[in-house]
Amino acid sequence: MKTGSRSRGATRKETKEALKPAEDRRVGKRKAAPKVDTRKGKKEKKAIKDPNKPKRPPSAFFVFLEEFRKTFKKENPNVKAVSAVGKAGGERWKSLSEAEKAPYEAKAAKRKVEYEKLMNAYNKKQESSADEGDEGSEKSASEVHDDEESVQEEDEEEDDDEDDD
DNA sequence: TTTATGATTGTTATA
DNA sequence: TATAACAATCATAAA
Repeated sequence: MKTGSRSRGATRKETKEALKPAEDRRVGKRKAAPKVDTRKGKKEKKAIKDPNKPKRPPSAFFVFLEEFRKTFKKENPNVKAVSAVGKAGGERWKSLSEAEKAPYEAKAAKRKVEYEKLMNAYNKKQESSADEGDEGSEKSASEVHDDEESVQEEDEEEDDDEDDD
């Protein structure tokens, strides 16, 4: 199978994914030759500058992957390679119809809303933090009043009537 | 011991 | 507009 299906940096729209050299699949290299230093804080592994910064919401594909991983691991308990699940998940994802991906996209959309909310609180924190300059100043934390835990599934209704493929 | 890597696609963000 | 980076995962390899 073609491993280098598509690199997230080449408008994976429908660009010929076939002409993707192996070097293009440096997907995992999020820290390899960073062009711009604006978002240097890739993972809070080394450069933990903003531990409070909310991570980007999982895409519909990632939401699907979370569930797919469980199934995949269940049927393939011997396979522990992340790449295996990724490949299988990728093929499976494309195999799904829009109606099938609908619930995943809906979930992803919800995640995005929460992400924006977290970003809002995060931005506020940045302002207050910038003033004090001390990371220990959480006095304004109460002002933010961002209850992430409050963000629970309030509605789970899904119209399964849409079954047109 | 600790951190990066690999592989998938989607989404976000910046230049 | 377009490209680059990052989101989860987990065993393994390397420093």
